[in-house]
Amino acid sequence: MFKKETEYALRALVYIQLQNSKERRPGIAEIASEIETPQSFTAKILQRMVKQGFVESLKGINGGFFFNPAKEDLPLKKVIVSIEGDSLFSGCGFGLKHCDENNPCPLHFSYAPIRDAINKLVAEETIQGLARKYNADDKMILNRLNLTAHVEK
Amino acid sequence: MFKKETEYALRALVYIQLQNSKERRPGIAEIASEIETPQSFTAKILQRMVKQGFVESLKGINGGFFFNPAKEDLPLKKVIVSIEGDSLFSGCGFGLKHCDENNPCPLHFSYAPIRDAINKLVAEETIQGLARKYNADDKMILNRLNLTAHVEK
DNA sequence: TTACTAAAGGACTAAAAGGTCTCTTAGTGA
DNA sequence: TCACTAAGAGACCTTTTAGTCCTTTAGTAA
Repeated sequence: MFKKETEYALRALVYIQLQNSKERRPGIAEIASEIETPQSFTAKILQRMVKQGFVESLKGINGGFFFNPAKEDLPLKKVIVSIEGDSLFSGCGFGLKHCDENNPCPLHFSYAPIRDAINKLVAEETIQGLARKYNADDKMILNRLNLTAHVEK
Repeated sequence: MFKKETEYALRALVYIQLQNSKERRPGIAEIASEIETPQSFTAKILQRMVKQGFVESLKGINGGFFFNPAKEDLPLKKVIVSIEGDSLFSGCGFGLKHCDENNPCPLHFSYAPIRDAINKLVAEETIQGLARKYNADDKMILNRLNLTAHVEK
């Protein structure tokens, strides 16, 4: 459904928020190892997230990535659109041409509610919201996002 | 949402069925030009569709592509899965790991109904069904699938 | 003020998707 | 049976996505 880059970005950001809520600022090495993604690629992706202003970073010892708590929660959609563009949310899901509300293709009215549901989900759900859901059940963290460190071993 | 290959396959097959219903067997050149796809690539894709047994072909003069009317209608899902695999219908839409009904990730229960809706749509809708919808309004054909030949000009 | 740490930047490589080209195979009709 | 037509096959090229590696920049702390 999404590119690897998008997937890794979402997982990394949720991990960062999760650690922030424990007063930690994780670095690239830790993030990549915990969410099981290639380290250099993850570094590049997080660089982009910082440039977009979605997350912040500090260099040097005790550096790492963190969310500015003064900012609003970050909707998944912002991350997704910054990487993939909004074709998933605007175009016809079946790639037919000249398809919109006024000139619908035969699949349009069947697909529109699906697209709207996807849109609603990613527009309303946030990185911080997902992190809270993980926090609600710490064991869930272990099994779902491969976040195995700092808990058991 | 889908690969170009899938998109072109669906468009080509609908066009073939549409012409079949007019007692015609379109060839590659016509198909590619009508649905506005690259000709060689479309040829390769249709070759694969024939190999899969989804559609049939005849060489030589008066050759072209056609559906065996004795066969059951072809669900979009069969075409999609043959090209993309079933990751869209089975995996977690957000690429999180170890996510299933028993071990849901925090997005699972929000995404599951969306995935099910996509699944239902492509499992129930068929190439022949879409062609019938196009036939129901010939002008729609012109505007939606770029099928401009054999009608006006 | 140097040594260390960690992110930023950018050039590079690998793999997959998207697409082209040319030759071969198989039907059809004079 | 030859000329023509149209699909099949496969090698090849291009672009995008995925990923690596190495150097630079910027903080921190002795």
